[in-house]
Amino acid sequence: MPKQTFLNLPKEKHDTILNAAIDEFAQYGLENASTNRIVANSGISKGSFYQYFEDKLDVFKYILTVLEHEKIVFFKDTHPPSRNMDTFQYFRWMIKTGMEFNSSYPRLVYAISRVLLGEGLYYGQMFAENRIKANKAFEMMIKQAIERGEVDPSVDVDLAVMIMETWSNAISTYILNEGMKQKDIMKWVRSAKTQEKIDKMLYVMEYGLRKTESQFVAGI
Amino acid sequence: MPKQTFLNLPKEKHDTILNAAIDEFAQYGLENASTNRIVANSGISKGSFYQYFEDKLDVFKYILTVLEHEKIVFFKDTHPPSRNMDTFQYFRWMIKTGMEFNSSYPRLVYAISRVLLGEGLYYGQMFAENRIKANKAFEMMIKQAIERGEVDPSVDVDLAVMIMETWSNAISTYILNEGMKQKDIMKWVRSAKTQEKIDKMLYVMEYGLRKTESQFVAGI
DNA sequence: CTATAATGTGACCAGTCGGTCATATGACTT
DNA sequence: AAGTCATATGACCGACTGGTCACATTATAG
Repeated sequence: MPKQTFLNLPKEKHDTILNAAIDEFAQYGLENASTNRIVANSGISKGSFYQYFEDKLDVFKYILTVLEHEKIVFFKDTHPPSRNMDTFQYFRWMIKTGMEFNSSYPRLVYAISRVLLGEGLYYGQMFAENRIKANKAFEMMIKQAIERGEVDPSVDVDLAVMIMETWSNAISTYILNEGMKQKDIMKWVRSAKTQEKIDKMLYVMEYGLRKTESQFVAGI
Repeated sequence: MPKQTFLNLPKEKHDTILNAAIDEFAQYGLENASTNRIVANSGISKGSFYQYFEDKLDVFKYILTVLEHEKIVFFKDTHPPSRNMDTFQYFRWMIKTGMEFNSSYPRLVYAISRVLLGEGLYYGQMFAENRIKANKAFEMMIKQAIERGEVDPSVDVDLAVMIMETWSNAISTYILNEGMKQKDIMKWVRSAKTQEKIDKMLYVMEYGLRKTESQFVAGI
């Protein structure tokens, strides 16, 4: 956390420094953010910076708490439209309120995302080619599936492609994160438990989370 | 692309260098990867490195093509179990073959993911706290929803939480990437088109991609 | 007005970075 | 043996890094 010295600063100076830091993180991420540049852009000296903060990680952590605080305030001020919503309606409200929040603080949110999502955001163009290729394949699959009557035609193609990509990435990331912890990743991937997990994920992609009439009937 | 000099190298040396680079990217990502360390760890001189490659981006691009090449070979050698699969079965096969591939080349895949997913992988612990808090909320929502008979009880709670998190992140990322391109992000977020897009995403989360009997009946 | 404490400053440190280049090596040709 | 040419080397460069510290400035108190 920042030292008291920083918190005592007049609001204007406080904000100038914080904004310079936010811009720096947004542009360079955490590791490559330069304290020298932050200092230069906020018009304070190097020494002051280290009087205010432990180091740049300290600054970033502070920015995180600012975000968290703003978010809590924002959600507290925004009441759900109705008291009697089911879970899906409530989730939808949460998502949409989150969107409103994000677009109210785009720079702040972007800076933090830049750190979390990392260089990928920047070098994204490099892989755009591969992504486009993969998505072309998905597109063909979906079109064919709609023709065959397998996929709900009210879902448009672009959206379906995005969904397949999302699932594909989510599963890859899951496998990577969990798998790297295992001694024998190959054995783990092939284990009944892991396979079952994947099956369930894909099942939800197919049929969704909601309990429907047909599930009662079919007894799935 | 690497210069011919590099491609002429005896396989052993070629692999040593590439492995050192893969390890470096896996540990430090793209921007913070150090050519000095790669050179030291692969036992070649600084000069040689620049005789082999333009720069470190060149190395990374080469590693990408290696991955792509290996993947193509892997998929070509793995035939689908059956010719008559529907789209969902085929997608499932693709995902599982992809998993097999990833666990066959974990270091290679991890290094590339480290670059794409970025520092977040490393500093992940910092945000673990926030994530856990958010997921606790999701967990309660899901449990309640199952009690109410809104969510399919055959989907277990952990999985449902992961799914909500995935959707939540996917939508945030989408809004962030698309939204930052707009002049007036607030206006864009509130536009009917954007809202409809989100509605459709959440609809699919609820009901899945597959066309079901009930959809025919309900005429959705 | 003086003394004390708090805050602000930037030259400076040791270290790392990506990248260059004059020189050395060694295999192959004449 | 002499000459040629691709390859290999590491000292060296300027730029930048995060971080320190002796000193300057300002605010507060007696």
